Amino acid sequence: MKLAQLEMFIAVAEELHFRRAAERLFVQPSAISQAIKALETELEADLFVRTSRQVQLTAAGERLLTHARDVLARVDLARHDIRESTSEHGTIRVGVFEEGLAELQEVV
Amino acid sequence: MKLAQLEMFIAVAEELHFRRAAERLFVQPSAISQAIKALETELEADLFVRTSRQVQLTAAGERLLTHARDVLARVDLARHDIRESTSEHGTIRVGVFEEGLAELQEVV
DNA sequence: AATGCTTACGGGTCACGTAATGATT
DNA sequence: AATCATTACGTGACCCGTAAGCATT
Repeated sequence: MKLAQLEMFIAVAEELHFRRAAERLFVQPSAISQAIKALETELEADLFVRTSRQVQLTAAGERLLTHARDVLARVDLARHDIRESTSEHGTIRVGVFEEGLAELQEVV
Repeated sequence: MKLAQLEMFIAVAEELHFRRAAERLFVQPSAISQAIKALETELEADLFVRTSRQVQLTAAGERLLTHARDVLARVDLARHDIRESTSEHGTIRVGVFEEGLAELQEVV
């Protein structure tokens, strides 16, 4: 499992459309398809059911969506927290960390 | 930022030693060194101070350590949760998810 | 000299783009 | 025919191992 794969997964899960997900991430649909397939293979679980003209999440997919958003949000949180710890603004703020956590409470 | 990099970072942060971290992950020290360097470059922050015969975490490194453990723990949580959602054991358990969260409370 | 981290460099793997294929409307 | 996802295939990028370099004790 890789962060890039989770990012692609979220895009598809939100668009429910491979092509639009691809456009959103500025890659080709094949890249999305391959990434999702790799995820499904690794997790040994189907994440989407591709029917004719319709893409929808499976139960496993819905669970992963929650976790994937959680993981990426925390990665962002890490980035901001690091940036803050290295920026010498004189004042010591811990804001970003707590603000970020507030949005994550729903997951927990 | 990649999950593999975070894994390596945690190993070094816990061992405070590149060679031992490398052994722990069954790779060569150079791979660790390169990965950490890439992380530091991307985050624009030093994560370790390498003095003679001593490796120690910077303030940014300490922050990242917390976040990195958090992220990887939640990735594991996702894996277990998915596995559970696809396993037809008749009974519907939600155990793994909550058990996993219990250990993460400290972070929040 | 020995230990430890880093850098140079080469090779194998992997991710993505292009193009073709299959499926549905 | 058009749209959409997938598959086949080739190429460029990336990761890691080997080996050399540099610093410290």
